Amino acid sequence: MKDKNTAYKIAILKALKEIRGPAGAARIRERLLASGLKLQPRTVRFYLLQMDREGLTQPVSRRAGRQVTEQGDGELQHTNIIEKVGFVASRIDSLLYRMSYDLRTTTGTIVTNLALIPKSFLMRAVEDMNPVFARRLGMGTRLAIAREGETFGATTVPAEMVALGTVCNVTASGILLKHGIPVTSRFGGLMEIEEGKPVRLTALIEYSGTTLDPLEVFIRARMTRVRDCARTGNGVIGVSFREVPAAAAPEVRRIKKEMERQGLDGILAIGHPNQPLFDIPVEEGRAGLIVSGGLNPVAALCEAHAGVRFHSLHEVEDVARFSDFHVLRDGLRG
Amino acid sequence: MKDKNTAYKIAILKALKEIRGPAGAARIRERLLASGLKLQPRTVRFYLLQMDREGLTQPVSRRAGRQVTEQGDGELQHTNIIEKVGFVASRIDSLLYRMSYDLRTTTGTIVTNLALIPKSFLMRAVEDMNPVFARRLGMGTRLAIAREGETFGATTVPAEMVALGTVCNVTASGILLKHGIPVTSRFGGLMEIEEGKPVRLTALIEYSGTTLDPLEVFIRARMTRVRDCARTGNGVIGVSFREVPAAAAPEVRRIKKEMERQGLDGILAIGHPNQPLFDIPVEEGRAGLIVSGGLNPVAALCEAHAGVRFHSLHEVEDVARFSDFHVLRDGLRG
DNA sequence: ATGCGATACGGCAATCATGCCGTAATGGTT
DNA sequence: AACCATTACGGCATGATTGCCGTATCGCAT
Repeated sequence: MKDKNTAYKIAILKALKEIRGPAGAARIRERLLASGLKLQPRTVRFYLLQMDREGLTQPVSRRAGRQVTEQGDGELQHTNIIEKVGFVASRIDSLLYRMSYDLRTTTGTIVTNLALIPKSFLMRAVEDMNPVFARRLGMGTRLAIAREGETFGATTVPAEMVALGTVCNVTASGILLKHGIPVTSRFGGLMEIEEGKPVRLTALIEYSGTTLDPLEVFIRARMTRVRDCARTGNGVIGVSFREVPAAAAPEVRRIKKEMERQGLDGILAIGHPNQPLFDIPVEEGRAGLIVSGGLNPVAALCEAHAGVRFHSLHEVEDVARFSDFHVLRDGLRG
Repeated sequence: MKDKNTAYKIAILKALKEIRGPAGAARIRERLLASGLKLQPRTVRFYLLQMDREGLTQPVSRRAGRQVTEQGDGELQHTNIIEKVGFVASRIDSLLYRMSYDLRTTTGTIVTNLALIPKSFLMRAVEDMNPVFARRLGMGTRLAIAREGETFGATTVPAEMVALGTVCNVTASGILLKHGIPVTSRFGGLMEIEEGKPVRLTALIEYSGTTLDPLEVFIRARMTRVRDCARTGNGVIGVSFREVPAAAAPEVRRIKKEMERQGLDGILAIGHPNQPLFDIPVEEGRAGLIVSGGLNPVAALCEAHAGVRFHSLHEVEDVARFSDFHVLRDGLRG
């Protein structure tokens, strides 16, 4: 390993490893796309061939493609250290690959956001979030509650506080990925809603160019109007803009329906192949996708009250920790 | 004009036009770099040659390089319409090229930020900003005040309000540009300050990937601690991360001194060629540059009081509208 | 006016990226 | 068991980009 195209090789090696198990150039290519690297399948094969010769990868079978050799694994260990971390895009990637939820078995782990509120405030908070869930402005209709002393993700709930876990919208990408649809996360943004319908994007921040989650920033900057939106149908909510391969659009529509049946609604809009979606142009051969922010219920809390602590892209957590919001609410009131 | 390299040609044509007057591939290349396009000088010449043949550009003299022909100009008019605006990077670019301030004559226009406050609040605001200017945490030590009914940039000051104009840090890039040093604006960020010295960047948002000015967002999200920093020397201020050609670093140092003499300090740190600056790696052959946020004085106001309206990258404005802050302050108190 | 240093240019060739296409496995169907 | 559809592979060729290098101008100092 010496010159500049090494960067590509490393990226391909990494992608291949993340897929776990053998894969061909096409799949690797999609995976790379998701982290912002645009290479043609032929180009991927070109480098794979070189790496075969260097002993970093090896063919498994003509049909299945290649896998990473032990040596390639070692090379990765060695190189990864240099990686400039910190940007949200890589955090999304990492969480995406760690979640395991499967729509068919309805079990596994999902990606979560976390909010911390004083425990005395729990009932109020639930009432505040109720219209948001009722209007389906968040990612799904589920919520997890962790009491003081319990742990949720990487956090132990402090005394006198309650943790609210919401489903992060990265979960939507993860579910699609489990169905073989690679999703590229592009922007976090604010979507203006009129009469319950999304009308336009009013702000955008690219995931690959920020170290702060855009949604989190929008909420802190008080730029959302989720409460209004939940009450009147007009407001501004946080969303995420993504892309899927154009050919996968029909399947995305199918999966969207199934997700909704499982209380995991969140896909707000699906664009047409190569067509801009809400004025955002997409890459060649892809279609846009708008997903609601998993933090929207928390945004509603922040709009109404000061001192709500939260952060998004928190951790992966077993889906069993989550209950249907309305059931939970009835339970708390009962 | 037909295929895909058209995009390059257009970009080169545009760069050449923005330089106004004839230029060679090297200068064009730097200009392109500033808008995120990385082409080697040879490549630029390659396309220039094609455009010569198409009649879009023409050589002026062997020494001076080429210029845009009338036909090329027409082509630009025609094509520019498609440009997808909205991202901060292009707004920065546009303001950069519209400002005209010249360090030697100390006249011309500079890029401004604008804040609106109730006029009854003016004296308080001036006192709040005083320590910020005293510690040189902003961009320069100048301020403009516009009373109700007056106009400042594109804004007419509403009744009962006062407008405060601060020098936007894009001005620093503009000044360097006038000296032939092309500056690439990369990130807006938050810089932690300890004992008056910058220690680390705690957040970054790339200009090319956001439709909101990062600094503006940080202030609204209450993530700055400019007041603390002004009073104790420890805090968090807004900054901008840029890059200049490595070879220009010494001249930047010289210009920095001259800027300070003219009450336009703002350059916080200059990196070494090809070396990361505060852990941010730079492009090959470039050096990093940290410039303080022109909005920092305004941030101090926002930290102390609610209801300050402001926005950055406002407009270009004649430098004569600005006075030295301390003189202004004495005048108001006297 | 003569020479020096800087800058610009474009021919030529090497390198990189990728389109085209024929071939090889593999799983599933009939 | 024969066949089909799918997926992967790599040789070959083309187009895009860029490095190398010799040459042409121009401004300025001597």
